[in-house]
Amino acid sequence: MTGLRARQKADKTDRMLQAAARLFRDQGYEAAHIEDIAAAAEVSVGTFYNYFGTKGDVLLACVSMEVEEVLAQGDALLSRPPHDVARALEALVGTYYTHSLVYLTKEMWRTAMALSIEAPDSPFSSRYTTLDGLLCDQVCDLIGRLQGRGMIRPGVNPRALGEVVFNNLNMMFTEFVRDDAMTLDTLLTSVARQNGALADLMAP
Amino acid sequence: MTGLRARQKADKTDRMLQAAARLFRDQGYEAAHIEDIAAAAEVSVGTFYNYFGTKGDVLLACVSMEVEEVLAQGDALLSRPPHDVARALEALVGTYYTHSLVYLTKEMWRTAMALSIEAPDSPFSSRYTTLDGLLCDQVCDLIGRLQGRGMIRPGVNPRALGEVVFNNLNMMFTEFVRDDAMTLDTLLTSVARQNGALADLMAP
DNA sequence: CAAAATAATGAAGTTGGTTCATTTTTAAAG
DNA sequence: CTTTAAAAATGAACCAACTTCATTATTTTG
Repeated sequence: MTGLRARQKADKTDRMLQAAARLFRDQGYEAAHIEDIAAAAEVSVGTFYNYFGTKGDVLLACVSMEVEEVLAQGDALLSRPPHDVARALEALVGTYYTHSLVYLTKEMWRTAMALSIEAPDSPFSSRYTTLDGLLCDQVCDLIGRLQGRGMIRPGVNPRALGEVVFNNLNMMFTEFVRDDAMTLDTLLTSVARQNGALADLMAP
Repeated sequence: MTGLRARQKADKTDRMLQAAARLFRDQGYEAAHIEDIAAAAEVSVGTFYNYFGTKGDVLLACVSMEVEEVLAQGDALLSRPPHDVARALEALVGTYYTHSLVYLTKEMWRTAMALSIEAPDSPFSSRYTTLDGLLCDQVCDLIGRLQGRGMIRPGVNPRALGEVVFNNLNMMFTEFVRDDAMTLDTLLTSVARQNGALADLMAP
């Protein structure tokens, strides 16, 4: 059985994370003050800083949760992808985009992206980069598998193409979160068109 | 002949822009205080704010100058592109990347990118988005011309492929500026590999 | 039970971008 | 040339929320 301290620690971490996620979502990142988050989690401001080094670190924790679920969903799809290149890509991309907005708002994504670009050497950024890398690997993996099933020409380099597909969907997602008026449907349609063009080229 | 005021105004704008560019480059964006920039340009802090709404706006002005030159260089290349898809893309991308670092440092790019993501509705961001759009159009244009010369299959959609190529090179540039240790050569090699894979697929 | 280690607290500090009431300069009018 | 009005320049003061850290409280250990 875990000690009292360990349990209290886990409990507090969870309370702060939940409170931060809720306040970030409801009031926006800027408007959600550390004081509010700490109060909602029933801890002091000082305690908050004993657990999270900066305000940005809680946001990263939120992003990490989200992306880890996205990765799991992607893995589930990888084992039985649709038997059509365009549809397979569409399914994976749809999974990514849809599940990226469960806990996070566009504004939270924007803030996280801005923080990760501004301070590339922070732990925040490193984690962010790692997660992006895993997503990219997953896309490459999918293309490799489709090729293994004969759905893609043998001459195609799965890694190079996977990187291109991932970078494109990543950039399109960035455009999406930058534009509050843009709907998920518009995003999906645009990327489907782009991936459709690539799928045509990759077909045997 | 222009009036006294107009000349003084243009002169001051130029001095402030040059001072900002130099200080951003030499000391970094954060360390270059408005007070320093104003002093170097021999104007008061208040005057600075009469010309530029925020510190970020001067940075945008620097970015705009840079990107406009990049666009011009790209245009020059568009009129006589190499007679090989991979080489044509490589030439355009090389132009973009090389000329993007004439006035701006990686840190300045990071800051500009972060600002444009954080506040997508600001004039800063709008301008940034417009410039990105023009670069994207240029890539699409190149692919269309290559197709017109029979160097690319007629079935290929130049717009869709152009967007993918641009988004990829944009994302790769973002990775480049995020990593201070990454050299321009490494970036060029990586993108050449990706574009090479695409070029193979697009060939007739 | 005593002593050491670990964790919680919250009031005070900090900082440089930004504002704006005032002064100065230029342009226009008579 | 004088007066009046408009435009531009000035810089001291403001500001606000993130973060720190000396102190207090709690848990663990011997």
